[in-house]
Amino acid sequence: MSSKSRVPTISEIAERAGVARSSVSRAFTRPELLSAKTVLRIKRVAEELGYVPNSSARALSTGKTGNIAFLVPDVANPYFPPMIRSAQLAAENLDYCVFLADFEESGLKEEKLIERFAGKVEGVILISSRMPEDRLQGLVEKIPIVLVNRDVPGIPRVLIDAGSSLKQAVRLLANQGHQEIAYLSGPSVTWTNKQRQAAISEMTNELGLQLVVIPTEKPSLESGQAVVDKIMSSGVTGAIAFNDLIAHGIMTELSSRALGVPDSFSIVGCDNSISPFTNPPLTSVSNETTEAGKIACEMIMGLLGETDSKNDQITVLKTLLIERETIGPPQKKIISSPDL
Amino acid sequence: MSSKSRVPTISEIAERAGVARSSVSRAFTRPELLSAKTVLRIKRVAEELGYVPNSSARALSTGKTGNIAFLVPDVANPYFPPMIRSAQLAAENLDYCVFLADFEESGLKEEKLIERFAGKVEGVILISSRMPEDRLQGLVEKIPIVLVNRDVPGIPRVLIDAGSSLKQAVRLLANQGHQEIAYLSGPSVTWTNKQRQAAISEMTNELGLQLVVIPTEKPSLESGQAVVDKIMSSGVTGAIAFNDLIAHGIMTELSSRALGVPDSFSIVGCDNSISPFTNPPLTSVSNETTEAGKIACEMIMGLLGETDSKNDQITVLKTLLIERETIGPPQKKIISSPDL
DNA sequence: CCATACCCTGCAACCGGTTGCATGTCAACA
DNA sequence: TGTTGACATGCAACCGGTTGCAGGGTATGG
Repeated sequence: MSSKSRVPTISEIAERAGVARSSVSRAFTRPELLSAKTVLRIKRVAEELGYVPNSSARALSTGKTGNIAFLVPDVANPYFPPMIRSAQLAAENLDYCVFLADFEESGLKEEKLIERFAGKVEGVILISSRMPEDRLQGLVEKIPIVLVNRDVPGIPRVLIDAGSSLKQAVRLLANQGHQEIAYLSGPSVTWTNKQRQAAISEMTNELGLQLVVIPTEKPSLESGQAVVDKIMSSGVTGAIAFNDLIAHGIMTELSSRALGVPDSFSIVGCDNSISPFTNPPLTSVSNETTEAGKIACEMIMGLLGETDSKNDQITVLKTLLIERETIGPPQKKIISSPDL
Repeated sequence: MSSKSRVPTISEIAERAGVARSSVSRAFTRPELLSAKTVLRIKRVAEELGYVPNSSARALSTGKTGNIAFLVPDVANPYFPPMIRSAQLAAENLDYCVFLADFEESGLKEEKLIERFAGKVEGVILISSRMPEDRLQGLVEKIPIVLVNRDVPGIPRVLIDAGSSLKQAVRLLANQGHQEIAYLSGPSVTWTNKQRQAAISEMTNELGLQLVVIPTEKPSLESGQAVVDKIMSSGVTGAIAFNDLIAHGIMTELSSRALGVPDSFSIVGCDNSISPFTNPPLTSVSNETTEAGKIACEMIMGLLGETDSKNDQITVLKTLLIERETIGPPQKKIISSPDL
């Protein structure tokens, strides 16, 4: 219905400007091959007629779509948006457009999405991929892939290493006198969770603390709330959560039971996503998700030959423990004497 | 370097299957035109060779890219992700892929992005557009557009009407005895802000309250914190913020000055984005952003003839005031007696 | 003044599908 | 048995750019 004034093609521009189609094409892609005068004339005509190059046609003949795909497990998780944003910005600077898709924490859906995007993009950035390693290995033969927070040999990847910060958090808890702490684990298949759990476990061993691992259903607020009973019955006096959402869910639930943080219970989050917002402000691990997104994008561009970065690269990003107000001495101390 | 096993084309499939290229094409797009036997054979060969139709080529000849663009002012604002997600899901169901871009609250950037996407998508969904009305009017001639939270005649749009809920919030504050309240306004050019401010203003007039409008720099936590001085010096006893982020920034800052909410100050947020997370939980206006995203997507599909929905439609979504714990009686009452 | 080279531009094939039209085949019906 | 038509498939043009190659024009040097 709406008129949708058809955009002109190079042929029409060519005719109006009295040149060959190829000259019009070159005026836009390789103007240095034409005389300045001709370029100017063509561009004037093009402007006048509202010419916009048809990107499908261009993609067809060049084989380059100028698109990449960015797949995340859950767009609504506040951990991801900053990463999405920085990646998109970086892509934009190189004139790339980015498809975004949410694979809903499912490796199967992830794979389906990749398949759907396969013909439309030049490369894919996978965040916290849930796909089995062998599938990833197979995929990488077909299309350039960059992983974030997933460690698969042979595939370029950027890893956010929260390990040292989490160890520091354990130490902090220990210093306050905690003897038994819990780790509220995240999605079990993810590299992120494995890595975080391993770091915490290592440190509790080293310091002689008891560690109880309590799984959560999803890295969400609700799952945090739902797991409080288990925490209470486990007898721990403090906990480190897979992410801020879970940590905050716990805080909320504790608060509704009239249990204060950190007076009754100490808690540490991870990701620094909503931790500045909570009350009291949640001690959490800040990770450079913004940087990660940017780097992932640069890596993909490297693979596509857009930039000169090296290929089978692995970048590890450091994190920082941000101490706020959710760690205190344990409510019921068993052995150690308090530090102050 | 990486082998990137080239995908076969219809020509190769055709040759191997002993049919014409057109038959291969039809086997995938209009199989009912071929005998079942032929279709089967072609599909077998295609499968075998790992054929994937080249979407650029397809887009070129059909004129349909199977893509839409989704533009938001700020991906990292927690208001948008749920909307992004639902829109993307809806698009996916109709085999569309969605580009996401962040125009950073800038109408200029917004326009540039649309231009860039123009050739790659069949339609654009604009969230809280900052573009001047006449530019939008011009644009809509070139490409199907659907607006969310922007009211431009002639362009299909979905509006989230927080008006009645905000009026209810004003009434609530009045009932508690507040005489002077502030509205912390959002981006002044947005429909959302105008509409919210108008509703509040109307109601304060009706109830005979004093309304002070205090602008904020951005709808962010930081801007909320920054504006507390102005609030204090304005003498109001309660405030309604353009969104939860601003409201929470204020709460944080008040808290750091040892001023409790709602004891010292009453506050209402909007969007219900982070309000369940705050402490105390923020009274806020819930709006169906998820629904909005889905509807916007359906509208675009309607414009593209994918579904049978009507065109120049306008959908208004209702909101709900969610009363939590940030409204109380004013600290220093001037006239009215408290209700209880 | 002629030869050489360079610069600019055009020609035409090609990218990989889609689709209107023509052709051929075979069954059904008179 | 001849005619009609439905069905299946092939042919070839087309979508709108890109690009290798060739050719014409002009400037430059001998």
